[in-house]
Amino acid sequence: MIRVRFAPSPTGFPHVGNIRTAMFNWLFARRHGGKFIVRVEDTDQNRLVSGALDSILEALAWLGLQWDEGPNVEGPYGPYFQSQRLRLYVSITDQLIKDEQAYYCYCTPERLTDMRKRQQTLKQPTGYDRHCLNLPTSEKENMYGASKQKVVRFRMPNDRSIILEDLIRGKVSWDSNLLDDFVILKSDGYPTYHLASVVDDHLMEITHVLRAEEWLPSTPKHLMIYQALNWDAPLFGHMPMILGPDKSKLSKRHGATSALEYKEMGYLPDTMINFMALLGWSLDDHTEILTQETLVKEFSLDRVVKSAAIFNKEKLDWMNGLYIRSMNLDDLTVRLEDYWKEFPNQALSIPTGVSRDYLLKVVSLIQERLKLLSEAQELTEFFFLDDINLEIMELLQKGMDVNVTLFALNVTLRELRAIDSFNVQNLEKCLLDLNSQLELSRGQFLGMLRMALTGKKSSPPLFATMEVLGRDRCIRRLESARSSLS
RNA sequence: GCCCCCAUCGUCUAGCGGCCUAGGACGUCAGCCUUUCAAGCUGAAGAUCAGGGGUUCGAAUCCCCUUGGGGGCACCA
Repeated sequence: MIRVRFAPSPTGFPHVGNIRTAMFNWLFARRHGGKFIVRVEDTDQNRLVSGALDSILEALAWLGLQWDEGPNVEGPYGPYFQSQRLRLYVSITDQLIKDEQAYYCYCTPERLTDMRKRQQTLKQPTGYDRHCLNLPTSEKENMYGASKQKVVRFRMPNDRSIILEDLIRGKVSWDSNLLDDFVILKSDGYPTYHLASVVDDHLMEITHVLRAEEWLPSTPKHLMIYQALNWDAPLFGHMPMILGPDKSKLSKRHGATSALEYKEMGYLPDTMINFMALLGWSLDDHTEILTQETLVKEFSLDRVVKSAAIFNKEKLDWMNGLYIRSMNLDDLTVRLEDYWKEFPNQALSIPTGVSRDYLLKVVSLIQERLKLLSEAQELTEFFFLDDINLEIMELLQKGMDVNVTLFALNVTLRELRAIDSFNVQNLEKCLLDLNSQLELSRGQFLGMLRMALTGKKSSPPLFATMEVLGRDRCIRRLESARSSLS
């Protein structure tokens, strides 16, 4: 049984890089009928951010990445919060100390900084100098008795070649002499990531650790802990990173980095899944559009690339437009309504009394023009407003003065009042006839009407727009345009 | 400074020794369609496969070096 985990630390928002890693884990689990576990790595009490865990879980839920064990989903390997597993880490640390594979260290932070500074200036590799390992026994007992602040360090064996067969990168190796005695248990009694993740991955019977490349350098430490404990290590795969346009680690200064910001901007979950999957993975040389089901069926680690990828927002936008266009009208309308409910600041205020039928018609007119759900507001406002804001200068088309415009408005009004059924076909016939009689180009005449009716230079096709707006509203707007001219 | 990883069009990528005078997608540009904006369709430009050495009958593909980029070196994860 394959068991993978996503191990977020509740210290911040759900970064898209982390969420993509979660998704790859999820895909891998689903692909092989395994379990996807969420484990909360809350061992840094100083950096806990309230609400962070909720938004991480919300991001997963938004994308449909359900977990089989974890917060709110009890399982046989819990608890799934590291802060509730302290006893485990302490007892394993004791065991390591007894076996002389770990030891107490009483060094002050000041001493450690000085040491590092000295190593830097001497151009030496930085790392702990084993000061406390080499303390005479009597002094150790003194220190211990004095109950000084202490941490526990892992005793890194010398002269070992540490080899990893990475699932994505192949063979990677390190020399243990270059690794120092790192801290495994902090002075507040909490474990560091290195200890906690190893202990939990083992106890939770994780089979594959798929994590970001930034973890690669600490993997030899983890491997050595497994060895010291005589445990089999899981398999590791280090995913390529996601970079900003300047090729540095994607961060806030590159714009949106939280998955939930993308939700608010109006991207669809399907888009995000599809797009993130293509950042570092591909099915073949031509398939770009992949549903979640296809991904689950086709995902494989050997098609994950090694090199980091730059987050290409233009392609994301294109893809979101594609997904929006592929939806059926009812689904899209419901999506928009839900979206507006959740993000009122992106919503247009739809007056009460607007019928569902009217809304559907409006949405059908903008569907293929929509890239983001958030754009709907700007695109459809004029359908719901009583009065539009009209720039008089914009009303006058190239080559049309006030008089010509007024005349055109007047005859149009006359025609519109007379038209028997106010629908696209009739409007088109009637207004195009009128257009040719007026000796104005289509661009001039229809451009003027578009401006008078919508207040915009561009809009959905004019006749369809007019049908939806309805005769009364059209007439009122043309009259209002007329009076603003005279 | 030390360690590790990576390297194909601007970007995401295909390629796993001969199908490559390097394929697809986004973006860009041009044309068509057209009442505007989109969408759609057609086409174009765009990569001496980072550079240099090998190995081989043959290298984008294997090896080495150089260069460049990234990541890591905490009582953070």
